[in-house]
Amino acid sequence: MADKDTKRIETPRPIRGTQDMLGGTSDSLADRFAYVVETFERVRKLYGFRRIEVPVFEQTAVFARSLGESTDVVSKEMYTFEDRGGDSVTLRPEFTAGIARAYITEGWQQYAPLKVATHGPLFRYERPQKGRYRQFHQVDAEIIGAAEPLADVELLCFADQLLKELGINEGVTLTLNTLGDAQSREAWRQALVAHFEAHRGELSEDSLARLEKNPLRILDSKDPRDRPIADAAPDIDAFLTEEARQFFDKVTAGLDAAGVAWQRNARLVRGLDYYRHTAFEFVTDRLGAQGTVLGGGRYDGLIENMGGPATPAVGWAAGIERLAMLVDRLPNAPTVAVIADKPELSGEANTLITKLRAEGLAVDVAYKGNAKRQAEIARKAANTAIIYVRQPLLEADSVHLTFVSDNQQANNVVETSVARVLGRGNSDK
RNA sequence: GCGAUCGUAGCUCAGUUGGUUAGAGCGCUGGUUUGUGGUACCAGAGGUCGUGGGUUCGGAUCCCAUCGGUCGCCCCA
Repeated sequence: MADKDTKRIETPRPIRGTQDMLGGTSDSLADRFAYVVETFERVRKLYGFRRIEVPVFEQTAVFARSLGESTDVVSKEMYTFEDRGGDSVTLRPEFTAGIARAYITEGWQQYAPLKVATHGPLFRYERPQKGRYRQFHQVDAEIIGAAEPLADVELLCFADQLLKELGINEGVTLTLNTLGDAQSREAWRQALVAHFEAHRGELSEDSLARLEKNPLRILDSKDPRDRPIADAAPDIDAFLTEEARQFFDKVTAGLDAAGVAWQRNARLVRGLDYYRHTAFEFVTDRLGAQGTVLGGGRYDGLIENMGGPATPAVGWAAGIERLAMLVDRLPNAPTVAVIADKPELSGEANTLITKLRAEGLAVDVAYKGNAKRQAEIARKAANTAIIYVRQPLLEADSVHLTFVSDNQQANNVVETSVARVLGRGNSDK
């Protein structure tokens, strides 16, 4: 008795927080994802942002330095490891630090003010939840070497237009705040600490910890116990220097002139010290706890922190997955299935398929099954139309074109393409 | 790191006072019938009921642990 010792081969599981995406269905994330990137690339050119590519991993120091004293983030949230040479390297958790490094080491200062854009994967060691993954993807735009509020305005117009062109501007609002210059910010910070110290007893445990590590973060606490104290905290407005106030006024005036809707959110803050002036987030309530769709701000202190010359800069990034989740109508190009009525006609069908594709029409082709079966499948695959090849192409009545969709526009595209390929009068539809 | 919730066929899911060989739809494989073109019919394959313990005569079902998914907290560059 042959004992079938079926050794069970265990397939490795995907790593937590990574995802596999399959395109081709009407609601597939892969197709939405591609649509977001295509739209970003198109709009980015309208604003004159240069395409750049930067490495997916860097020396750990690149990110450790940019993140500064955020020790929790550095020690617990980054994918850091030693390479075979013993150097500490880190998978990029953000774009900005790597771009700032490149700006310095590649001598891009000569192009200042420099407008750049990129997109790609980023890595953070976090518990996954809705719209949060360990490998995730962002589109990113930065303006480096421009201290003018007009740079902030153009950057925000870019973001606003991107969301509009993606068709997701409804239900997404731009929230805006200023963190002032270094002087304003420090004065505000001290006032906040004083305020929170005075209400120590009413704060949540989490916020008591924040009071030590990152007091600004109490402002956007979700704990209902913190809200009354956070809401009663002083705004930055009273602490703004004249210059900082004017800067913010110019940004908001620029947005108004461009017709970009915005809302002041005096509770919007950034944890890192190099952020100055403008801070903004496009937020929605359609993504559960992950409300931020696109966020950014001015980071005039960063490049100097990394050993470069004092360089003003402003930028934003947006999660492609989150944008993709919000997209609900994908433009779909028409496709046509070509079916040979009889096996002998498959050569003729192939000739036609090649010509149609050369003409720019997407063609779906089945490898097996009889004509009837292929027709069933072609319909289920949501093709715009089906072309039956009935006779050799040179004969009259050689093909029969029938429409599956009721999308008149798509049907017209197909009809003209087919007519062009066959020559007029050859389609008897 | 913490909490809630879920885990049955390739996919979406049924399946409770614990009781014979665990089901459906879709998909897949094969066949029949059609045959100028949208919903046909028949059959078949496919399941360690996440995994490991425990209670019981008996566990997909109850208990514990563990792994994994989802959502939330923390964090959010």
